[in-house]
Amino acid sequence: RKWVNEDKRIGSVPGIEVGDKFECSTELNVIGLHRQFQNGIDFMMKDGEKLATSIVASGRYANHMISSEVLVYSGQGGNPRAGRIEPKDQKLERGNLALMNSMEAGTPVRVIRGFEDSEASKNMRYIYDGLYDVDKVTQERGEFGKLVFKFVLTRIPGQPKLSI
Amino acid sequence: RKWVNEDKRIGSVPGIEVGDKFECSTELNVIGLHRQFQNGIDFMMKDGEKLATSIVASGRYANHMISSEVLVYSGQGGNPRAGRIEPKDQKLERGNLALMNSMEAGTPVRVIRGFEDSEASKNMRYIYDGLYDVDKVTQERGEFGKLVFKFVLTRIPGQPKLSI
DNA sequence: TAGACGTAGA
DNA sequence: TCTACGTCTA
Repeated sequence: RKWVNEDKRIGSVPGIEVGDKFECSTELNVIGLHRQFQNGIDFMMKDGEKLATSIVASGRYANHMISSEVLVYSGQGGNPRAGRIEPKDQKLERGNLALMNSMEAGTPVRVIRGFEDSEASKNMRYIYDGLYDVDKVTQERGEFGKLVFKFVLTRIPGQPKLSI
Repeated sequence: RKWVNEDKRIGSVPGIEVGDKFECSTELNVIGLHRQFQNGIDFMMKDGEKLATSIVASGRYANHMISSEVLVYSGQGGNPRAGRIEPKDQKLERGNLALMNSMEAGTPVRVIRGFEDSEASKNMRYIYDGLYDVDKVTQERGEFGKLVFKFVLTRIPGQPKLSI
């Protein structure tokens, strides 16, 4: 379903404030915060190269907030889905490449955090955390012994504090 | 996301008429026409056995309208998704079992047809076709050489004609 | 926990 | 065509 035909953009989305909450991932799509359906990393083409626009950290993978300002985000690809696919090394392509380029270009990335909606409801909801810089990328062996990218993102200062 | 807490039911859904159209599969879920997300066969437990409530015929598999009154619907299971899973024989379980039970019990099944929304838009939309009886079940070798159930459903007379 | 006739975007 | 940190129900 085509919702809106707005151009993708880097940085804040007009009308969306830090702390805004969303009931489901479709809302993120409609509003333009994150224009991917089941893809944690959204990106756009800028002057012929991929640049990340937003990421969704649902906590499903080995991502975690080091502090309220630092997020470690695992790259995409190679994950067995529903125990089916053989785990594989992640490659520097698609979203991973986009985040790498964002680091080099110094462009900010919107971070949306997913959280489970209270006790055992299992409903994933989302909250807009704000803009982050990609500060560091490492590659390491993940839980399946395959190479995984770890992107270290730091929250850009001067944004409202996030309270869930 | 929990939408409505209405009981599942067999037969017509109040307020929904033959020919009603829906923009996406989520609408089918909300309205209660088809309470499954990515599952072509919806069913309920009735006196300890599964009974089919609705099916979605999106045309993705080897289903086809023999006439405007007869639908051949392929069972579920065993299909390779995105070329990943090995094809397997379909088993008489879940939705397949439910349809088999519906045939024996003589209970009607709601049929929703999916269609592509005009030229090359690739948006799947849905239309409520009405109530069908499950008249026959056969098992045959499908395109991958594995066993596939074929359910023959006949439109219950007396319903408005469907015009798309 | 694993299933499934979904989706949008590259 | 293929991927993807989804999402539902049983």
